[in-house]
Amino acid sequence: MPIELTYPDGKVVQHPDGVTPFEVAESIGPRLAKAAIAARVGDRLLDLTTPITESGEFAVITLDGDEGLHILRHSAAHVLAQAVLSLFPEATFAIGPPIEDGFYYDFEVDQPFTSEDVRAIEARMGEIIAENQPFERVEMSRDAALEVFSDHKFKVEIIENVDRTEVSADGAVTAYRNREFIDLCRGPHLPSTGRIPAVKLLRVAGAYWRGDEDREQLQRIYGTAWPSKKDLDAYLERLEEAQRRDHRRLGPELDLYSFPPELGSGLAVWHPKGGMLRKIMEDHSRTLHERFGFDFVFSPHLAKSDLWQTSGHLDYFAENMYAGMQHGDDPEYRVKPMNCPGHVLIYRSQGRSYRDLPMRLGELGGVYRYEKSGVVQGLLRARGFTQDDSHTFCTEDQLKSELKHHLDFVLTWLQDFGFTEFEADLSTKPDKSVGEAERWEISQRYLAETLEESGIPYRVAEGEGAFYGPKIDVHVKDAIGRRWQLSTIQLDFTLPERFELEYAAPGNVMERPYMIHCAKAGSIERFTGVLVEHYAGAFPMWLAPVQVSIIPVADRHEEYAEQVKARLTDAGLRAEVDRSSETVGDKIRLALTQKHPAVIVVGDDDVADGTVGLRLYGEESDTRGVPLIEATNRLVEMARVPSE
RNA sequence: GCCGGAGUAGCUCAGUGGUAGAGCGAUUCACUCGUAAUGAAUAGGCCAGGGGUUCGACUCCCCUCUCCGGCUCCA
Repeated sequence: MPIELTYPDGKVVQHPDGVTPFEVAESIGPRLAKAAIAARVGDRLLDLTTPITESGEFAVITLDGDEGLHILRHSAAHVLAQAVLSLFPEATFAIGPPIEDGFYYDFEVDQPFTSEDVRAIEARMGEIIAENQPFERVEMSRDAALEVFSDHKFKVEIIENVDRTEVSADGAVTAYRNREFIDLCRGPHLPSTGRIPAVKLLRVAGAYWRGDEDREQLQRIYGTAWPSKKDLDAYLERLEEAQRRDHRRLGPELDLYSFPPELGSGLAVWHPKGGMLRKIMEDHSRTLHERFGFDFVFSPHLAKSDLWQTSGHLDYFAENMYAGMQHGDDPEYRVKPMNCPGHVLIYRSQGRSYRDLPMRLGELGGVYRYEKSGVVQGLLRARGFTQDDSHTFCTEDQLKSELKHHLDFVLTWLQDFGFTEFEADLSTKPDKSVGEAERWEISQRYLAETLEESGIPYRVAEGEGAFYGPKIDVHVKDAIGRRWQLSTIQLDFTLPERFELEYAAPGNVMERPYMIHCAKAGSIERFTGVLVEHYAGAFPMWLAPVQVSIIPVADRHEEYAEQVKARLTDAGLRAEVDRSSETVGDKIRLALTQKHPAVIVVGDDDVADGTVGLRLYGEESDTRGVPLIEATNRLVEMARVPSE
């Protein structure tokens, strides 16, 4: 019986049963057949040599495109494992999937791989690729597979867990063989190893088997593979660009902040320029909170341990809270890891009526969390940080509009800082959680509706919610395409219960309010780190700690330079005069490396005419003889906050 | 916390079981200059910290701290 394939152009063609994708591709065109690495019929991905047995939409897969890259990288992972097993015969191999931008493979070995080992492995991979070994699909019974992989305990474990692994549903196991190497795999693969155009190993790292820290720790080798050498080079260049933007490097370089080891891991000091940047951000945070109807509150850095017991944090996060402290006969105190309980107590300080709601409380709250030593990462993951935190108490009727209000707030905040592309996660009930399932359901539905109506693309992150409620996390895309999780909007029906919060509803019945936790930046520290990397340190005018650098050509122009500075300062700009005895060229260079948005040079002509030479960051040269008033107005205009 | 790598001047990095090095930066002096580096001189080091091995340790071994790449975790 012939099979019918619908081609991408809509044409329906009948082929004899058992035709291979390669033959079909060839019938479309020899060129396409040459580029083809696999095919898709309906939802099924097929090797070029696997007979097609069902009708459906037929598409040829080439190296470019997500499916092609996926197959390329999966094949590269096999070659990696093959190379490792040939050089280290005693190694046991675990799994090796494709990942974003590359692939990895995990191994158990007696000795961790050294960088020389990795070089040797990469060279061996080159040989395997040069030999152009064909990949062959092998089907076998479970028992046969257990026999073939008996030396590899992780493979055995995979085969024994038939349902959720690379094993087909009917009990047969598929594997791919090339030369002496065979690996469990669902496929498809490239036709042969020689079809891998560009591959490179990147690093070795430890990783737990099945991601479980109670299981074996394996050696993971990361690599990357691309359709061409050019693509590979572009990717490596992207990695270097990310490194150049690293906030841990740019921060100290731009004199924003530093991490003195004497202070302790994960703790930063903010230098005057970083302090200014931070002040601007915090001022803007306050401005927006006020605009969106929040009241400001303050809560102390310490609270009795009992409070954290009541809130549930001690039950869920004791390991991440700093140890309790005791003084004399006083009860034990803890440093706060969160601001919520403080705000809850403010709510509870008097009887509340439905007329008081929604009650929105905001605080730039400093918190401390004991992060495990291995996870601290500059400002992105610190042990002491400041949340631009808020808690809104409202009725269930208000939830919908409040959630929208919060999302609007978050987006305004993010847009002000130059982010334009957003994605969201809707995180649902985790395994370790409190509260009735029904409440979770209702809350998740509200959050989903809010996201639907916003039009922001989102995915559901199953089980990723907070222990007290589901949440929306907003991710932004930065200037070089990386995604960062920043803002969070969390729905909470648990703390109100634990603290027995109430309000008098109409008719004087007591009701329990809902609570919305929201952080716009997340943490000021983390947000700063992301901003530094987003802008590569070249902040827009309104954020730049020094907006204008004024350079007198010679000593005799310093007085005029000071007048210019006074003028700019009066107009609300942040300017500084470079009085060093360097050449003009050197001072320009310094201003540019410090990424000041504007440079003003003043010389004889300017003193005589009341003008300045103005050069903006990113411009190749200056504009001479700009009247001071005009320059000032222009700079003031540039320094405006986007949403104001 | 786990697996690996690293720590030499403020920064970027050479160096070796036997007297600690460069460039940039800093300071001082001279230069007074129109858009990415003017010149000279000087200072700057418990070679991350603590133990050991050794006649002798920056170098070899052990512990601690801090950082980097991952894993796990992230209210």
